Amino acid sequence: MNYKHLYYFWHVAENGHLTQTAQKLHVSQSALSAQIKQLEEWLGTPLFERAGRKLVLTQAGYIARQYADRIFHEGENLVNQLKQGMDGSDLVVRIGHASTMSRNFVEAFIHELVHQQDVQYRLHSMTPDQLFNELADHQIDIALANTSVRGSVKQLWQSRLLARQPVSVIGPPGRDIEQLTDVALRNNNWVLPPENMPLRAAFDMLSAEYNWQPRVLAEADDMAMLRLLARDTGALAVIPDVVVRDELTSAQLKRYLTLPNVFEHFYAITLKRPFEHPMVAKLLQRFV
Amino acid sequence: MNYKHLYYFWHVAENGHLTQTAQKLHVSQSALSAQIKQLEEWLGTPLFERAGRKLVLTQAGYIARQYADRIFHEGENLVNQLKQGMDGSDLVVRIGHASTMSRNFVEAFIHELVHQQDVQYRLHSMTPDQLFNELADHQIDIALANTSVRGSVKQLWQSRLLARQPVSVIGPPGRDIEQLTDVALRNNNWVLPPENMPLRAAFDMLSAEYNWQPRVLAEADDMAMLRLLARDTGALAVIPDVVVRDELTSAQLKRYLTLPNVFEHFYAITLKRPFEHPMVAKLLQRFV
DNA sequence: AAATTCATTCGTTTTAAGTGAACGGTTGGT
DNA sequence: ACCAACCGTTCACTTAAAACGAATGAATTT
Repeated sequence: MNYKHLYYFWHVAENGHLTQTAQKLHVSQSALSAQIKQLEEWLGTPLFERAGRKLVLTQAGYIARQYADRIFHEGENLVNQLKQGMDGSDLVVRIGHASTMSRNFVEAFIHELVHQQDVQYRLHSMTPDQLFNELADHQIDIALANTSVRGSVKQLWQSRLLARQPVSVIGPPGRDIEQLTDVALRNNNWVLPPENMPLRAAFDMLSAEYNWQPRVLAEADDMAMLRLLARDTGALAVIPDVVVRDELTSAQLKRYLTLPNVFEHFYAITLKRPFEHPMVAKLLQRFV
Repeated sequence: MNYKHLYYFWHVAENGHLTQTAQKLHVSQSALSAQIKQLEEWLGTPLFERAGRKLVLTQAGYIARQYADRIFHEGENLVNQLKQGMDGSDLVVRIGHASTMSRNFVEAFIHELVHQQDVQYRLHSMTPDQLFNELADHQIDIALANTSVRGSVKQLWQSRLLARQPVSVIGPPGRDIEQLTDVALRNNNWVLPPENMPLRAAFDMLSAEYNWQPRVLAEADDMAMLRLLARDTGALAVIPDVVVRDELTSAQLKRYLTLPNVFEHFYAITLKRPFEHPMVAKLLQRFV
């Protein structure tokens, strides 16, 4: 995959004209044309339809542009973050959180940092394993996770329960579902939180464990929206029970399974240090 | 930003050893070393710390790797999706909606997507500011809001009026209310939108006309919240009908008066692009 | 202390990207 | 309807970037 080609394609898809784009990028038309053609050859699919002297995005082109949007947006963020402000004048709080965790919860947790002067915080998303590794390596000051500390060297770490919440598979009544192994699970559409959300990650792990993939009808990060989708699409949904409490009470929806081991336990884990990080201490004092 | 450099860096950061990575990527050590050095120069910050003959990620390097992870995963997904034929792949529509908006309306808007084959949609709830930011950043394809575009850079955005929903005085059944002059209006608690909303202004003008002031029990700008308050407080509420559609149908709530010439406006806002998203176009063509 | 491992540096070669002029179909104006 | 302007593609060629391999030197290992 040649990202230079993709970059060119992205710009052309952005403003529609090849010549204009060439000027903006300070390259010749011919170069652009050639590079995009190479990308198309490599992908094995045309990205533009040559309708007369106009370029029209193909279906593949639309998809490619969506990916390119995300890719180059990330790239811009990267340089923005690194090109400025790597100097350590501020107090830096480095927070690691399990990638399976609720961002909302993390945000609520760090909320008071937002209005703190002279404090920089860095959030790192990672697996539970990494979390412990980086804690041990002093790469992060505090870890937010949905699993507690297990194992032998417990005395090295300090773990605090911050909050908890249950999550279920919920859908219209009358489905033949009693276990995670039931075939009915596979034959359903699903309404899920997006992939950057904890519930989804947990659910994906479960379905992967039983060797199948959900047929995703819709994704939404908003709980009120999830509630409506669960109610009206006839699909199965993965949501915390409390979100559809009314529908469960009125039997509009039914809770089929409460996901095992997906209790949303939220822990804060720190390394036992002789001198604790001042901001970390402040963050945790609410939860003593 | 040279993505080839970043790609090399990513692989080296992945397994730690430069030589091994060089073999895996079928390039020489020297090439790798040079390319990474160029990346560091361009970013203005070292990504690796040369501790002896070991490479250790710096803080900047750690951040860079997280971005690289996302970037190249997206890239892999892109080729996976495009290389194996276009037939099975879903087209993704990313929809942002103001968190204060009626979920029923949003759902009605996307309703035909639900039964569309090969289309996935993602719904994101956010503030109006975020809405415009994410549009500008290509994070979403279309924004649904109850305010239009104002300000200078109007030509970048395309705003469409989707609907004008009537606004009513709605409350529990059994009240003796038929006109705006009825005394019963005065003797009730009220649930209202906040004063910065047009609905509220319109309502305030009406009540002022008849020389009384509502006894305000609660104010909320979020339609989902207003809906709950209207349903559960026993107060009268000023809300668009669509918000409590279900409760009106089930006679849990009753519409007493429809405010004359007062409407809640729903807009769809898109970025002006030369190539429009095909599903977005389809969604909007009903509202031309 | 010698051997080994591993990243860096340097001069050279190879490959990829870029250029500009020519080509040919499309569009829009009078 | 015709011609000029427009615009993307193609081709032969130039330039710049990336890759190579041997040499270097510092850090482990034995």
